[in-house]
Amino acid sequence: MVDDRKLAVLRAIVEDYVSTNEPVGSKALADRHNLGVSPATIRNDMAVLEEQGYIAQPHTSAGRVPTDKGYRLFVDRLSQVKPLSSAERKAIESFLAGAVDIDDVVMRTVRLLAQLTRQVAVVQYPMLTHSTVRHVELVPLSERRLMFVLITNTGRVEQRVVELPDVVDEQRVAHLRAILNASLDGCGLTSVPDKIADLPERLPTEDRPLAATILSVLLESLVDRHDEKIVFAGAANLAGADFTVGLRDVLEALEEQVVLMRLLGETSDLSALTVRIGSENPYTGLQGTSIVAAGYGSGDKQLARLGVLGPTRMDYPVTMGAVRAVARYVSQILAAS
Amino acid sequence: MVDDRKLAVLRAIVEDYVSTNEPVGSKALADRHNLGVSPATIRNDMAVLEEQGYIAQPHTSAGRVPTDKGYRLFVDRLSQVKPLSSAERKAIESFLAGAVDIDDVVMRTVRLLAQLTRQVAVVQYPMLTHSTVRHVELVPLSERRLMFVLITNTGRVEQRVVELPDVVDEQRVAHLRAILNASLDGCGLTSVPDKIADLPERLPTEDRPLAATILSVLLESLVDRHDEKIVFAGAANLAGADFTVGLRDVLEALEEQVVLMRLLGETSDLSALTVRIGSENPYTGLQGTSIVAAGYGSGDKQLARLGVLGPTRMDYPVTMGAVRAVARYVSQILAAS
DNA sequence: CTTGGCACTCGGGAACACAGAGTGCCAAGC
DNA sequence: GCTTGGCACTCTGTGTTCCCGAGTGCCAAG
Repeated sequence: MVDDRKLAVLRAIVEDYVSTNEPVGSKALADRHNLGVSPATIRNDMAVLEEQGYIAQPHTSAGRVPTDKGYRLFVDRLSQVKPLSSAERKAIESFLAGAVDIDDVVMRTVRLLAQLTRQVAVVQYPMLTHSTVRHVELVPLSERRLMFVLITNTGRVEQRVVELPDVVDEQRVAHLRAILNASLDGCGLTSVPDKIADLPERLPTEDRPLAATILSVLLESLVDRHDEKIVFAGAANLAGADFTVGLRDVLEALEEQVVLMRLLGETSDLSALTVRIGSENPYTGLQGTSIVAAGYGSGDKQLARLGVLGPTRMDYPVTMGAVRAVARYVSQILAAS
Repeated sequence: MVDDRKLAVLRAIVEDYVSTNEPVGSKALADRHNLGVSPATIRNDMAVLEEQGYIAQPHTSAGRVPTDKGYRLFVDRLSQVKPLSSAERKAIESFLAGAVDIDDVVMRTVRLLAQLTRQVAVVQYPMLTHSTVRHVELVPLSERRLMFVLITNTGRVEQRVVELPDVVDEQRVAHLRAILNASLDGCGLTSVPDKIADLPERLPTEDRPLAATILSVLLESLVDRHDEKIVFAGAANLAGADFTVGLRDVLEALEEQVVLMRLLGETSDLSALTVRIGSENPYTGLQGTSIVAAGYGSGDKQLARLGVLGPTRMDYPVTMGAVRAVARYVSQILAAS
């Protein structure tokens, strides 16, 4: 029982509400959009839409406001992603092109996205999972401590300080470094554990304690960082918007890495452009917010995800366009480097 | 003409106002603190304090509120830093002790400080200026690109990707790496430019273009990072407080590295525990906030600063105690590693 | 210098009225 | 059967008024 005109009405309601932030009434709708019907007809349609749960009125005798379900229908069937202007594209491209390393890429991306969408931007660091080992470095810091540095082909650098069981000399370290590099170079991070499983056995007995210590740190750092680093920017953009739920809760959620992580999507398909609307979100404290996220990564390998978080009442077509575009450009940049 | 009792009155006003967030009147003062005088006397004192600019009334016939000048006097002469409880000390110690690397130390510190003070915490990364070169690594990424990694004795790792003018082979890279390490190892970062100034001349002609490229990147990265990285946490704590000025401005300032940088203090004495109150702050948008900051660093070398930002109406003794304590513990941790 | 008394001043909250926007329903028209 | 104009009704938000109470400044007495 949802015919085309009712859908058009819903679309109009969403658009008007997003742009005015006020409940929209039948008369205003008839005026602003040329639906070709009278306010009375629209009222009838709205009554039906309300009954079906797509819209609601804050109180009797006020205009209608889209519900989460209404936004969902809008996003799924009534809107199309709005591409960016060419000026915006150029700006993105040149802004991202200046990045000097992976940290810089992520930093620039998150700022760019925040500025572009005027929302809070969230960017996950490229996953190590799909990376390969480029180089392993062991740097003696003192007699019994050394720094372990792992460099991946995605430009990521992992570092750990290792406390050694014994005093070791430079040569042993050099030897182990050579062996590690020989056996791990080019190896995918996920297969590192297998590769090094039997490594101690192939070493002279006196090197084994050292190797075991270092390898255990290596493994640990791989596991630890499996839940990946995430950064956000643009919190100031939250200040304007008024949430149904407290601003405090939103800010708190943003500082919880693990929450952010799940927000970006536990989807199996990393590359999808996903939208999570209001109550679809599992976290209380984020009920009034929506998340638009997309995967990025070089070529066919999706490395991680990025997106924005904003009030449920957001301009979905534009936001989705911006997120998708930024994801693509970041992918390009990463592919080129 | 500011005798002891007037100071006592000012102190009482600050304390009451901080704890109640309401303008404090003469009667309430006489009740809550036993100043040994009547409300009328207090009124006289308050009139004087107001005339001298230490307190103000939001409107006629309301209680008094400390001015920035009043807070300043309070901080300078009327309060003493409140030490933490031993439980808190223990919590700090064990929380910081678990850090695995420098990033982790900074991250834990900033979160700890935010939680402890219920304000926004700001921590500057240890400065490279006082660090020395521990190791330089050159990792070939492809034929014409290599990654340059600089490891310092403070555990900081700087990385840059370098585009090379020509295809270079592994041996040349190895050679240059050896030379770089030989001449830079243990050298203070500030003296790196001098050390490498004449390096190309001491190389065979064919290595010079490569060396020049890499060295220029090295220099660049030293300069670039001179304005140091800063992180913050606890933005959620801002949500409760109401600023005279918009929350938005504060959040915006927090995301500007360079602003944060200057907030922590351009003081020549890195180690000082400094307080900047309201309008003493050069930035519009941060008029309603105060900053309490302290230096930290191992031993006699102060490496950087950390602190918290909160509403002008904050509990200075407690906040100062927390900041000072955290600074000390971080210094300890860094000295030990 | 301190103190009690006293008149004065505002801000904030409660009570109230009212305009305006929007709705639901109904009966007439295409 | 859908659409439309008319109409009574229901709210919220806003503006007004009024009043209470906290707090002050001043003054004269101790």
